[in-house]
Amino acid sequence: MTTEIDTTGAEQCPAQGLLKTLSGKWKPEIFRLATEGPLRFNALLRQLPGSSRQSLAVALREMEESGLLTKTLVQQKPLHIEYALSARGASLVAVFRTLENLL
Amino acid sequence: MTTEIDTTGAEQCPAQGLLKTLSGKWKPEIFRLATEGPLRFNALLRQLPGSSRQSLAVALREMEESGLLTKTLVQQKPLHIEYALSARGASLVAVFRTLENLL
DNA sequence: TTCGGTAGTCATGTTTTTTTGACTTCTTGC
DNA sequence: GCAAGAAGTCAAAAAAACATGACTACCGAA
Repeated sequence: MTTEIDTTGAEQCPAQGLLKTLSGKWKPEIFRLATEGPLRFNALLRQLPGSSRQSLAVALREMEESGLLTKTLVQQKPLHIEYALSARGASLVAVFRTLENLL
Repeated sequence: MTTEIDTTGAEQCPAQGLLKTLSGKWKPEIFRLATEGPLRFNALLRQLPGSSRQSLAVALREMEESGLLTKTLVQQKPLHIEYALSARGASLVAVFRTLENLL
């Protein structure tokens, strides 16, 4: 591994970045499910047959890092974590609705 | 190869399909370049260092199949093929501009 | 007729992404 | 204390995406 500097990230337009944050086998579906309500890890794993813990963990982490989802520890009965759409994520929903009208 | 039916494409919303048609290493950049004018295969290959004939050929074919680009044989001097934004592709540009304002 | 440019295809190998299965940590209920 | 469910991590294997290099076919100019 030759510590090289990555010059490939010379983004030409902001939309490129967004496409990356929604690229991958499960992210689009995770995003859509998030529009319907908060998500929990194990439930998501069951809702997405064929997926794996690993890829969901990575996808959720990256979507949180990119500001699409928020991760919250819910101080309730079985003490769990909730992934929910952030404000930024919610604003994307509106854009996607526009998209659907266009085709 | 056991001719199985692919049930994984049970698209939940149109945006999913769009994300797929713009997923991959080169499609976003191809799309952006297409907004600046018609594209030609070999020129594109030169404009995208690190890409390959194979992956560009596949990307262009898929983008044409999904209705983002049009493929035209230009009856001129060196008789060549032009890939250009379709009407649908152009309408997407507007959506992406909206997106850029949102972040 | 051979050369250079057009736009690809094909087989192979490498790189990246994803899945699989085992293991971890914390908390609650019994 | 011990099992079960919460949310993961890790290494290894399998699958998918991508690159490389050789090859095809067509056209026009020298």
